Amino acid sequence: MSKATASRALSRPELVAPETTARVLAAALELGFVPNRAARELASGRSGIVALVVPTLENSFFTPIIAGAQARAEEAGLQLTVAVHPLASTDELVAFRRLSAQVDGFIVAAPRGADDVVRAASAFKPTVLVDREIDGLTSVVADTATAFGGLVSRFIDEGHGRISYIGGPDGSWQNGQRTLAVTAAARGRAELTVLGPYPATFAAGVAAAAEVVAAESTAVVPYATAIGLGLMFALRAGGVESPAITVSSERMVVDALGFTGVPAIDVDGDELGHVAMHQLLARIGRSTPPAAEQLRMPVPVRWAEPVA
Amino acid sequence: MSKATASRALSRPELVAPETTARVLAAALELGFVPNRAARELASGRSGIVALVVPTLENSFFTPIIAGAQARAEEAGLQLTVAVHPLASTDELVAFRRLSAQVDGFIVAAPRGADDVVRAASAFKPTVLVDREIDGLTSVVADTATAFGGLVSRFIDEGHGRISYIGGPDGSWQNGQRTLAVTAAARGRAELTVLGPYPATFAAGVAAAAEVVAAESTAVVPYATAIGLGLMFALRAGGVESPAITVSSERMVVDALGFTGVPAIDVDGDELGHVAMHQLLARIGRSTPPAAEQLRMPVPVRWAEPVA
DNA sequence: ATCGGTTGTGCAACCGGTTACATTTAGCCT
DNA sequence: AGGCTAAATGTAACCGGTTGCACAACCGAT
Repeated sequence: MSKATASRALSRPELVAPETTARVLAAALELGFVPNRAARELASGRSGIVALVVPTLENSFFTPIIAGAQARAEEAGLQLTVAVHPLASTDELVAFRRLSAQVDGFIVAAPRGADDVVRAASAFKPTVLVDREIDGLTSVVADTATAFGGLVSRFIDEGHGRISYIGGPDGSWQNGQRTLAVTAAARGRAELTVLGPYPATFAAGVAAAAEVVAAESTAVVPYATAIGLGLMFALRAGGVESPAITVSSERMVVDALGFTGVPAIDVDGDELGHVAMHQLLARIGRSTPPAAEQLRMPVPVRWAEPVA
Repeated sequence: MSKATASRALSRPELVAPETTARVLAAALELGFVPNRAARELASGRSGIVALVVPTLENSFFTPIIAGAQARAEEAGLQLTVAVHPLASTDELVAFRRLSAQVDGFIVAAPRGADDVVRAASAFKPTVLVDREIDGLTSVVADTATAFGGLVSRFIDEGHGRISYIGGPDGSWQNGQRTLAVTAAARGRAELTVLGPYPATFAAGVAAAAEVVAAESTAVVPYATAIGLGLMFALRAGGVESPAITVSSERMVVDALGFTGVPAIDVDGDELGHVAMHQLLARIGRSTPPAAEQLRMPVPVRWAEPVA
């Protein structure tokens, strides 16, 4: 048997007689054969590696995304490599370009990268955006905006007339979406104060507390979990009670604080990564990749009785 | 000029005339040349990829390790791929074997994997262990045991006569070390109760609270941050005040709980990953790799006045 | 002027698969 | 039976670098 036949049996069995394929597989198993990825890549032009680009690893928002993407990649027999790049300036494109020569595609989480930088980066290889939408590019985002809007509506339904939204960092796509959503939800029904911009940190929440008190809001919607925690900590320390919500699913922390009555938004990062990888796989190696698609994953809200 | 010369100019410039090297570099820059990793690997046998194996991504203990290793790998021009494997059973060795054919080396974080499984896995390629020691293998660990022992001594110095250690999971190497250390520190000076085993979760801490109360301990040293948080939460809910410590550097959480007086242990995961990668780099591609080395990184303790 | 020793460069094989194309074999139709 | 098509396999070029070896150029020393 020629090595060509063996090669086909392993990578494209539909071209080979079933009986032959079986023999090849048996032999491969017996010899403990592991195909050499380098040789395969060199010949085929496909590396079998996909890169997941995150701006930082310090934010725990990204870890489940990585885990989800990694799981899906492994199913597909691909390797995942994690690259840390904020994608904030054009300078980073050179590193990106180098990386692009090594991988078959990208999943990019660039919550704050400039539109054109991200777009340029995505031109190298098939790319799927996570938690960020840009016209013409495929993306998978958690539809937190709708959830935020819903929270505001709900607060209003419960009688709150003065509500604060603690805004996230400038340039954050999600922050833009959420701001629009909460504004729309409050329009004509309640007085909404948009604070910020604030970074997504505990300290920012503490700092925002004074503004919240000054605004005399009875309900607060913060951009991020950490902000919410800092805010609640500061308010509680000041003896003030106020409903507030937290993003992401760090229930442990929220529960630990004793704020069991706080409505929280659950972003399923694992699924986000999973779906993003799925989308990417559909765009790798296809001669006619499917059209760009913008997916929005619904985000459940864990609502609870307001704090007594 | 032949491609051989160009190749040498790029990868081993000491073999080429400086002037020639300069010309090659200029040309490469102008043409935007990016070497093809696959071809290089195929010819040289080196892949330029190292794998970092973690048991899970859900535990935030590992993220800074990844970040540190990734940063160091990038400096060295290597790519890092993250693989999730508990390394608990021999079955996983087949996946490990496949992976080993694709990479130049491993950094393995296997806090609970069986000794022989980890040892077998490390036989494939140069390997550095993180936060785990096994005889004959190179490792980089945070010396939390010493820190734990120091905490117990300090508690004793402050007059505590009954101390509890809330043990971590069975099979955890670090838990073994810490148990030994706290036991040694207390011997003959105070009554130490070793509780557990408990998983490293918030719920476990809540569950352990009853045991702590029953033991009438005035000071508690929990295996992990999450346990400590759960414990403090439960004790506080029960109206009990007690010193306790937390592992890892999740200051935000600790501060948020208002336990600002709690001594805490700071494991610098970033440095752990950094050093581990450094060790690995020294063992890759060397014809005579340095002898196995077991590094212990000192762990600072943030001590504070006990809670009033 | 000759020779041994460096240093720098070229030649060509090679890494281990993939794949376009050629060839063989089998099956079916008129 | 002859011819045509489809299926299965073989042949060999090729992917893009690396590296052992041969060779040329230049050096100072004899």
